[in-house]
Amino acid sequence: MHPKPGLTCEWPITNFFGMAPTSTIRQTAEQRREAVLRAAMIEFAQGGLDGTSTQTIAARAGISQPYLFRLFPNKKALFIEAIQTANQQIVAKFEAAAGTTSGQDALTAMAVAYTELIADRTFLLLSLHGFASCGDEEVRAACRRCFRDVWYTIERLSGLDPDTVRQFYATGMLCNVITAMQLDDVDERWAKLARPGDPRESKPEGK
Amino acid sequence: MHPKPGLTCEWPITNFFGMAPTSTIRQTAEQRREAVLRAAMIEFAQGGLDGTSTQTIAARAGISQPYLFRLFPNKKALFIEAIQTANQQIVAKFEAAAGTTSGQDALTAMAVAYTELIADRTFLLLSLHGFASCGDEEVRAACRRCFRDVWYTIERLSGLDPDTVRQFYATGMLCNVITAMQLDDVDERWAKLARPGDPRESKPEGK
DNA sequence: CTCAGTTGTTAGTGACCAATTACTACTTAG
DNA sequence: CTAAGTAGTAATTGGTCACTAACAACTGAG
Repeated sequence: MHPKPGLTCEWPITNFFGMAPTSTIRQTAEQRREAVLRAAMIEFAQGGLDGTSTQTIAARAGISQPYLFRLFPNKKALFIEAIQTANQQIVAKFEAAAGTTSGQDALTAMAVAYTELIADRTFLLLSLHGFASCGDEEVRAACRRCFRDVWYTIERLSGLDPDTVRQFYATGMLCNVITAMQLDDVDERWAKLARPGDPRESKPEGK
Repeated sequence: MHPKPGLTCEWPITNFFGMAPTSTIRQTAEQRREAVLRAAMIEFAQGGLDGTSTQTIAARAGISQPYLFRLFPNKKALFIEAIQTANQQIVAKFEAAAGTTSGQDALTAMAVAYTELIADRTFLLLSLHGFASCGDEEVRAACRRCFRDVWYTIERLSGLDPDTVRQFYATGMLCNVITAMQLDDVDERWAKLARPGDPRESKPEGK
């Protein structure tokens, strides 16, 4: 059942519960927490909050399902931490990409960074599932914080006006759904047109 | 339990199963189907595919949960039909709004129509949940069809170039997440800036 | 009136799932 | 060596959920 062998040892020594003993390889709770968080990001990105079981996440992280609840208070808290972590990485990537540039140059650099994020899919799908689960109050609050942080990051790094920032953000949201629908696998006219072109050869304003 | 009384009658006549007899008010299966579809659109818009139970939908539609499965083969099929129906209504609203106009006028008319759709929330959230559930193959196929139909509708009605259509669509996606996060309840600078202004007083290109 | 078709229900099934309990195995400080 | 603390698991629990089975009430044609 466990997808990550080598963690539980093979010899079937039976103890009180008749269970196989754990391997001698132990990690700190902090290491496990990070492993669970990584696993959660991948799994939640695919199935969302309600469509992903804690068992699935625990299995990917290589721990038992109950231990997950020692590391995180509940499933929703893990979900929220996952989307926040993903968001922080997006912000960090934007800052690294923009560097010391500003204005349209910074915007283009961030657009390039975003297309690199798309390659992973995890980040975009995760934020999409965050928005979709905004029916929940705590998730909604977290999504608002994430949105705000990204907004101010774009604004601060580029120094451009709200209309431009909004348009940039909107394009990002379009990228989200294009990624979700896997439109790069669709070889039809509308699908190709919907995908934004390479940001490095785009025109700043209008045609 | 049933939120819609009046459908089951009160007198406790016990039959074979000890069940209360049904009311004399009967509807055609087609009427029930439409009621279920309406209920499904509302509930799925809030909770999404995995976050909504068939019991919840059936209760809103005023029928028993098992009867739902006589009207629809399974939950996913109902979900797909819900998002497709919502999409058709969006397309229809665009066509009605554009009327005989074209170009930027048509685009503005559709933008106004879209802001009216936002008032309901159901349509936007439903399409958002559709995208979020694109991990499923059938849902993904349905979302692609919906996206394509809307794309071609915008293109056909406006007659404008792909870049403009894409930007229009992207703004729509931004509206989706703004709606999901209920940003109109947030009285902060970033939240106000993120919301697109009234489309009737917008500038076609650039500043 | 009768019977076939339609509308609708209650009851149940098997699977799954988040979270808890109760325990075991390992590690380290004194 | 020992005791306290930490890492980890198996078993269970109470609940929900999608879907099925079995059955009954209503309706309309002949």
